[in-house]
Amino acid sequence: MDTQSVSMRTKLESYRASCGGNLANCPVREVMANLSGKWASLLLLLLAEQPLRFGELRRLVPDISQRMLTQTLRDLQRDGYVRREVFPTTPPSVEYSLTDLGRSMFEPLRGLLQWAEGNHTAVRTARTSYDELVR
Amino acid sequence: MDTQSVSMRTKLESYRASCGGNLANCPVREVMANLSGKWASLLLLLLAEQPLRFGELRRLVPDISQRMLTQTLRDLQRDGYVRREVFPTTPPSVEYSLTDLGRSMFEPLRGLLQWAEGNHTAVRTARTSYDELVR
DNA sequence: CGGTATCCTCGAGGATACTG
DNA sequence: CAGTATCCTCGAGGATACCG
Repeated sequence: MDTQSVSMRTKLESYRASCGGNLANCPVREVMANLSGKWASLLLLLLAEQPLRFGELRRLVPDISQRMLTQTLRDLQRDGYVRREVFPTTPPSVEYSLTDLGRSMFEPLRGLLQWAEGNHTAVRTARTSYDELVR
Repeated sequence: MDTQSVSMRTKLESYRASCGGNLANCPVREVMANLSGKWASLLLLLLAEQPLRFGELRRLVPDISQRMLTQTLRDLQRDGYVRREVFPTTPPSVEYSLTDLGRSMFEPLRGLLQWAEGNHTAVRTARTSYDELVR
């Protein structure tokens, strides 16, 4: 076994250790669950760019329902990624922005999004070639 | 605007450009969708450690149903992340392993998983403190 | 061993209407 | 403007049984 596979194994065993030996009921899975929704990563991406108001987010993501925008933002706020600030204007305006925790988490998430941005054609290609084989 | 925010804005505008101007129907979202399932990232994590057979994965992830294991593996294979090899033993054995594309994608994904591993307590804390406020 | 096939549940997510 | 409240749909995911 070379040094590379040793270091990889080490990392993963530490991850498995954090799951209490078995992978069911793992805290990492709990965290990932809330980032795995249809809208979470997209909203985080936009908020990483700049703070945005509710209506601005709505316009930027035209196909999100008002209900899911509210709910996803609330979940992100609950997990500590997003801060919600109400300004007593008339009518009231509400601004959403990333917290420090959110910014910290978005760093690796951005890496994944950038991979997706750079490699989605390869994925598409694999997908169609697989579909042709199975037909 | 300092140089940092300039570089950030640049990256994000390139992402938005890859979505054809609007964020609906975005290829990045399409890629992310398949990584966002309940089991995908966990299986990728295990396969990044070493190739594994169907039954081994089942034992490692005790709470996955046979149906979802089959289906998630097929989806990952379809997107080009996972290779499936059948060995003509009796009874037949099937080994799953990461492709080059899968390994490439798992690099940033590992970053996110490691963040989750290192910060799940902070998330938990945020969650309970939020729940106490709302009650 | 490594799957399909079937049936079922439940919750994510959508549509629409209403409100402080 | 920024939400709730309601109702509804649909598909992810589970349980069980069968199969090459």
